[in-house]
Amino acid sequence: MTDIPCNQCPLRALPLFTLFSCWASRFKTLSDGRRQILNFLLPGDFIGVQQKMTEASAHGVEALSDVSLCTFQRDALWALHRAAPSIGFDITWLAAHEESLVDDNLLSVGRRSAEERIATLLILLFKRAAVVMPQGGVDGVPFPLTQQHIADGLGLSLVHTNKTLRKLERRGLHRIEGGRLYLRDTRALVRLADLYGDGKPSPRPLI
Amino acid sequence: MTDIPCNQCPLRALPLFTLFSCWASRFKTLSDGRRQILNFLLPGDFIGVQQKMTEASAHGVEALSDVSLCTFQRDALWALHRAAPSIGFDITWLAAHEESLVDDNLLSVGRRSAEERIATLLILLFKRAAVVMPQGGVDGVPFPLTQQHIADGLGLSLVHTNKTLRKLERRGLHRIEGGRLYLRDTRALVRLADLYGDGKPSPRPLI
DNA sequence: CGACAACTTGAGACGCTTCAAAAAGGGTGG
DNA sequence: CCACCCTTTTTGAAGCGTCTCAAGTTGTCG
Repeated sequence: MTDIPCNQCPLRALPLFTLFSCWASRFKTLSDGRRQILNFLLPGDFIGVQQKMTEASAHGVEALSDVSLCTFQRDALWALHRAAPSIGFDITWLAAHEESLVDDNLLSVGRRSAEERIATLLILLFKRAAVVMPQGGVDGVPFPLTQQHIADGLGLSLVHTNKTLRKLERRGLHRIEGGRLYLRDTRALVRLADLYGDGKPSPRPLI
Repeated sequence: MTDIPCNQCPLRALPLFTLFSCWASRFKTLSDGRRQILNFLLPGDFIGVQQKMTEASAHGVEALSDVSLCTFQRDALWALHRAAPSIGFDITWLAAHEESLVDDNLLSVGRRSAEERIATLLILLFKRAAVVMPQGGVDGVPFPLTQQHIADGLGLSLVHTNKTLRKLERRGLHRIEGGRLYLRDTRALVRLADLYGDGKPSPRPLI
């Protein structure tokens, strides 16, 4: 792991703050070892405002392999907001964006079956990973997650994750091989994930 | 429901942006009606940056009873960041805080049993509700949630929620009556929730 | 070639879900 | 004040999805 001072981070629209050379995950654990991955971070992603980071060791970030990243202090964050409001605005936006990832995952974990959760995760990760790929992922995208990561991300047991993964693979929906993920029947995956059909207006719309 | 222009919102350290006269919830639904409440909003809470609000009706906010609130546009948000960086900073902080609520809930839904989830929710909601109470909730706190709300918040079925709730109540851990929540054996509830014991440092600490 | 991590598979147990239906509240109009 | 309706709560019973336990296989790296 390499730690790069903020002022040296070279990247993208918002170079100052974050990024990896590889994947990582935010997670929480219970005292008996049960572990829940909150969301995955891909190269180029923003590490959320980790204010609660130090509060307890309950909340962590784990690298799935070597990463390089930038960290910043709360004070520095405030200074930045004052000095460069537009970047501060971007940070707010990015924080909100990260939350939306967690929101999506909570919907999965709370209300989708194992098959549906896995289909959802594969599609979403593929999409994110394909963005930085040359041809949009025609020959798959890099996929460094172990089945244990997937299980912890979806609130499933390792065993059941494996069986479900194999079932979908045997049905020809996807393939994971050599550290790469291939979607072979995107339509079926999307159908399983119910990614479009979201709906139902709020009974009492507020906004 | 009353809609108050932002510049008139009277409240707290950060009067401009949010708040209710009552409770509400953020949720998502699947096309077949399955519903997951992401987090609950209590009086005084901030409504997150609802950028994705309009993206699809998949994401909603429901009032549990009449509420009054402030809304703001994305542009207004940007203008605010520029004009008042300190408030912009607070917004970032609040957005991150709301995310931490969702994180906590995701840990519950993904890795806690039904009993543990309910214990966790009761304690956390009680704490939040007690803050604004005169005596810190010695005679309970207002509790407008139905069991369906609790079920949707915890990723459980209504039936199982009811049975678990009754089991805990019969064991003397809590009481819900007349729209109020009373914690009767906080210690036992905390033990169930594993709220302190969080632990386990990251295998590969990043920060 | 030995060691360790990741993956795979089978089998039994249990927690939670679904279905079904009744009881208890809460509000409204006659 | 009662009759009615609709929402919320409660309880029983059966089914199944997921978990745990157990062990074997495959892959990787030194």
